[in-house]
Amino acid sequence: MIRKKVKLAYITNDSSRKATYKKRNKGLMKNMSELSTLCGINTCAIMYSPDESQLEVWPSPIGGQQVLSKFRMILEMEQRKNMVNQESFLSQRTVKVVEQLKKHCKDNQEKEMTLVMFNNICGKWVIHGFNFRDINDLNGIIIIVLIHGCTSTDDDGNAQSNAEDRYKGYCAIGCE
Amino acid sequence: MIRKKVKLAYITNDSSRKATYKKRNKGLMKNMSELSTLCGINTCAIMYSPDESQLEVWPSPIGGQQVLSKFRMILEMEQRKNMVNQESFLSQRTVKVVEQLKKHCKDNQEKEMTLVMFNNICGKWVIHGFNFRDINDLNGIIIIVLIHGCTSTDDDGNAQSNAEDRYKGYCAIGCE
DNA sequence: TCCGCTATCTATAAACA
DNA sequence: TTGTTTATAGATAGCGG
Repeated sequence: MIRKKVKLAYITNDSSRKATYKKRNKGLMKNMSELSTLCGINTCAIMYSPDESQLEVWPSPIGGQQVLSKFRMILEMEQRKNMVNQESFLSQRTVKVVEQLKKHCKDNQEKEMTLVMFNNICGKWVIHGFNFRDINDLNGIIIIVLIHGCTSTDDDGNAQSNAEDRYKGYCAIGCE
Repeated sequence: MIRKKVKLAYITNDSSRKATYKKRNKGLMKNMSELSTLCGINTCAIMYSPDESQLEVWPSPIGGQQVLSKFRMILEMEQRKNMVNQESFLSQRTVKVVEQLKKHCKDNQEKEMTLVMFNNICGKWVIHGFNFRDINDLNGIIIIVLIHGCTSTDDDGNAQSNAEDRYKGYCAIGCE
């Protein structure tokens, strides 16, 4: 039996594409699992298949989630030092929201908290390249905030004065 | 030449483990790439290797980032409806921070913004199982906020009254 | 460390039940 | 559709340079 070499192109036939997806997906998960075991690393795969119409997350598969299922993304990360400033990256409306939040802060502690939270929105890393399939479901901006040292409140639950230092773990993700 | 079957266990020898990592990683990326092409899906891999001491993101590799490189995670997602409430999942200190933020909001618009931002922190989805390797660099909580419809401010940059509706895309990630 | 090499093992395309 | 088989393409462990 002679089997011709696989042509690396989108499989137009629905059933064979799905079959291929299942087979290769299984193989991929196995490979990731083995890589984890052999090399002592953690791996995580995220894939979106229009056919399955749900987002798959490995190692922990999730159920069909209506919002996330429409979420299709290409992740691209780069160091923050490559970004000139917040305005050069975030959309004008994002800046507006941030400015608005600043304006709303009158109280010192509010100011501290909010400024720390949102001024540093571009704190260390910027991840861009998010691509939403259904802009009606998930448009706008994604902000990922890594709150570093969130225990740093005093016994009354008030923020301590050196919060800036403790919140330097921030991370922001923006998308257009 | 007889080659014995690979034992599926952590490779203790440093150089051979690294070699294996490189080879298998390459193969994995190729497989993901082919799966993308053949089945018309988007894939994204995140892996952390202690040896490389940097987080790798495919398809867009990132440079050695000091914070994220120490970040090692296992992702587990589940639908929010499986979570009883915020308190059952988020740590006490998270709740404290959220409460604190609420307390700090006196102004109505502040209240609106902040409540919408943080009250709904467990809005739709909860992702847990994050595992930080270096707790000194990245401990605490991760909150991912999907700001849905962030254009919804009036011409003066003030939040409109029905902000709750427009911010329902929130997503929170918490970890202990 | 980073190539090549290649014997061997694994994944999987195609066909059929 | 799902499962099984089988030939082949492809991946890779171990080694040498």
